[in-house]
Amino acid sequence: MDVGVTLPSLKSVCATCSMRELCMPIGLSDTDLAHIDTLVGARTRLRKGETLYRAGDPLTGLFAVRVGSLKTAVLAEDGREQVAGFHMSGEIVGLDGMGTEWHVSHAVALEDSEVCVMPLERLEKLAHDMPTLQRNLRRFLAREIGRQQSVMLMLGSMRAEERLAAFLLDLGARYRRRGYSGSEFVLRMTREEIGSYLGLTLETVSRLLSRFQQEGLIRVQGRGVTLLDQPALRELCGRKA
Amino acid sequence: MDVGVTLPSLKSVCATCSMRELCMPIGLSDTDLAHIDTLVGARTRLRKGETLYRAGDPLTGLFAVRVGSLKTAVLAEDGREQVAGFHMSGEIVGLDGMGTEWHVSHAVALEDSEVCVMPLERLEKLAHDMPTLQRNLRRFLAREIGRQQSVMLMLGSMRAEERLAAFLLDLGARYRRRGYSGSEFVLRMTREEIGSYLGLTLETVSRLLSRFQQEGLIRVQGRGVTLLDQPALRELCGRKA
DNA sequence: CGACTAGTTGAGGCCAGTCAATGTTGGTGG
DNA sequence: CCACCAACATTGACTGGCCTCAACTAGTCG
Repeated sequence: MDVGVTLPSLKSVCATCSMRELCMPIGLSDTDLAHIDTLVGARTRLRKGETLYRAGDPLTGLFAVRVGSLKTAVLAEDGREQVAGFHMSGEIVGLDGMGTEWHVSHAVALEDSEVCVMPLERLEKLAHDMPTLQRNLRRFLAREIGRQQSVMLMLGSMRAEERLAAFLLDLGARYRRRGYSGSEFVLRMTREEIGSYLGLTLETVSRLLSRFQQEGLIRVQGRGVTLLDQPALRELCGRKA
Repeated sequence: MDVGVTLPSLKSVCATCSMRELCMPIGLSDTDLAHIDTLVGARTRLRKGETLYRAGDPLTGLFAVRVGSLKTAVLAEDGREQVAGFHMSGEIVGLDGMGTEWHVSHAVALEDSEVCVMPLERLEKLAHDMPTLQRNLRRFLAREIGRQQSVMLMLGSMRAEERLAAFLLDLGARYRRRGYSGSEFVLRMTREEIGSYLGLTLETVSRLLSRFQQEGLIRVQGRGVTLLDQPALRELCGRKA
């Protein structure tokens, strides 16, 4: 990848970043973009398995995923981990801490990844003079709320096969939005993490993937997945009345 | 209640509102409060069962619950309803729409209630000149994220009895924060709504309430609930490793 | 009082969890 | 390059928790 180490390229990171429209969906003028660039403090690389922040850490800023993917998860008191979300390039992580000044979840890289760090104090200052950024910020928070609401819907009222179908379709849609194939992709997470996210056990996830394959809905080869019959998958997770 | 119809009292609604610290947790100066008052457009009364907004409605503003309580819920395509939250006095509803300009959930009064309306355009204008409000606004969104994350944890990894215990304790804590008893209160919602929120059926909720009573953890009399043994309830929903 | 909604309780079945054995993959070091 | 190991994944047998269906009761409101 073009992971710039040269200073010149760093100077206009955002303006040339292919993930720009995802990070900052509302149109920014060129001068705005120049300002945004001053926001991004540094880019951090994470190796697979490395932790970006932990629950309890003070919130120092937000992070934009530039390359790779992360999971965020919360811990119950007894140590059980519940995956709260998977985050790919162009998405913002760290929002969970903005209510309390500390993070309530932790974020771990699922593969070698790179994130842009946006320190909080710069964010606040910049947001004050820049209504557009302000609006974007709120939009992120609100979008996160919407996302979580659909997860709650899923966990609360869907059966296992419906959840998995919805999960696969969602992943596909997100890859498509990034210019990748929406029907053929590689799972970056383990069966256990998928299960945790969906409120299922890893065995159930594995069994269902096998069954979906047998039924001709998908093809699975380890972590590689091909969605063969998306209408049927949609049918599966949609109406059942 | 002192539901003011006189204009003078309306002029300084927020300054005297007992729910102030809940609505606006970050200290506001007196002049700030005066400004906030200009924010609150009107107070609306809702009879039990009345709808405050529906999914698809354009987002016109936020609502602060002043008296009573509401539920918010989302609809699946097939018409199933999933309760997303219960909201009591001092809480803000309507945040769900801020990502998209339209509401994604609907809000219904569980009892006769009263909400303060905060029109969006005033909110935006005021927030621009008032960093404190700005921060409060973000804080609400972020707090909502945190709340939903714990619901996800609950739905994803707790068993039925754990969920119900957590639910009862949460309700108690919220009543206590409002100056009511935290161990003796009235459920404002039906068993079915509780079940929908917890991802259970109404029968399971009913059975569990009976069982909790048999075990001496609570006392139930229709919608009246007394928490008799909170430590045990906490034990129930906490560690099980 | 009848009609309706909300709630309780029971019987039975199924979906998904648990436990366990085996297979597969990828990384590491000799 | 291969052997080895650990983590990840698959599959089967069994169990049990929760859902479904159903009957019955308790309030509530015209």
